[in-house]
Amino acid sequence: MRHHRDDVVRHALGVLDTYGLADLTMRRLAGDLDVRPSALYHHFRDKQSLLAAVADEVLRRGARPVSATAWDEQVVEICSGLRDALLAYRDGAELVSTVIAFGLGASQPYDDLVAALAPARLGEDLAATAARTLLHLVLGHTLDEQTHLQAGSAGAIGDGPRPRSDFAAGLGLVVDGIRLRAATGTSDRLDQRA
Amino acid sequence: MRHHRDDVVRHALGVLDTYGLADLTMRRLAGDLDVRPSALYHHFRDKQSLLAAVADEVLRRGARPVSATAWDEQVVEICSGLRDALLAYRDGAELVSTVIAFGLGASQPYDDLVAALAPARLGEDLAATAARTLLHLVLGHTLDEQTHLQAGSAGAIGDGPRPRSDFAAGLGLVVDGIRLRAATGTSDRLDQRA
DNA sequence: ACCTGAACACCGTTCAAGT
DNA sequence: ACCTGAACACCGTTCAAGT
Repeated sequence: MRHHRDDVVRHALGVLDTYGLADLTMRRLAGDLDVRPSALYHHFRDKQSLLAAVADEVLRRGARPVSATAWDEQVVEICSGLRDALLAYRDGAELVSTVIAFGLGASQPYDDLVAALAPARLGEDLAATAARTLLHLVLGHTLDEQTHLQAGSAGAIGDGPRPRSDFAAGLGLVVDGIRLRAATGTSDRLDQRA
Repeated sequence: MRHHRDDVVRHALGVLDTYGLADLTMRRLAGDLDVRPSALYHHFRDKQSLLAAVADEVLRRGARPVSATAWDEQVVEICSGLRDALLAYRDGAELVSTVIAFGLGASQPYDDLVAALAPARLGEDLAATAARTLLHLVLGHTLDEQTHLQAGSAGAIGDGPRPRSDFAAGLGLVVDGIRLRAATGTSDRLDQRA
């Protein structure tokens, strides 16, 4: 049976969610599509490109319109939405982190954050720094959360059952730091406390 | 020739720095030690444990005493020191991030941060959140920096030559956010601006 | 455009046995 | 305590050739 690119991505997402990122191999995916492994290289240059496409699909499916009007509320919405998108698929955070780290795709959240931060008038450099800082927080936190949530597995050192969800608290910390530098304060409250 | 555990870790560090994390395989390391791969399993339960030991060694070698007295300056010192330690070995950030994500070892920086944050009297939960937020920032930022610094390689999307170093700026953002919640403000300045 | 067949050059891990 | 020999069950990728 013949497939095209989108079929492959859809099946890859299925394999990811069922078996995890470690078992999302070209050979297993090919088997799932009832095709020889080499056939996948007609659709993707290499495994990295395939993973980038899968990461983009995870983000696309998790995308939601931003409703808030104040820039700081928009930032919180984007970050929370990103976290939800990552948690929606097994190993979603690890996948997207990897793809971002290697610099292919998954750049939508960064662009969204830069756009949302524009009204804060931080200047180009600081806005980029703030966006990356937020991204690192969300990816790092969600990776932790997802790993220790799925696992409980190996003899992990020094991790009790992660406090419920300190996501909002950590995010509030960073947003407050940004707010202090904003030329236009759309909100004087220092909310998002734990 | 016979080795013990520390020899193996030392050689692994050499392989890491010379060939990178992707080429730090059990087989290559064994070859470097002039030993059969199976011999490594006398010293380490599996590859993850070996990587954890290597990560700990990277951190141990990069460790420096904290000189500052104010908690916020200590935090900046710890974070900067961690970044330096990660940058000292090829793929250091990726290695330590992986080991931390999987929950084995490399917990010293977290413990140091929690200890440094104690005088801020944030409460146990918020201190833990702040420490993790700082850790995510340092690991994420340094991973970006190291990847795009070493590479320039593949057809990366949307990454110009990362702005010089916005590490201090990003760190200042988070430290300010923490300072707003500190019961004991040891410093009223909002420094660390870009 | 999409796939097969066959190969190349690798992996991590186990386990009985040796010294 | 530290290692060998030999195997098991895998990997990603290339490339000529088929339809």
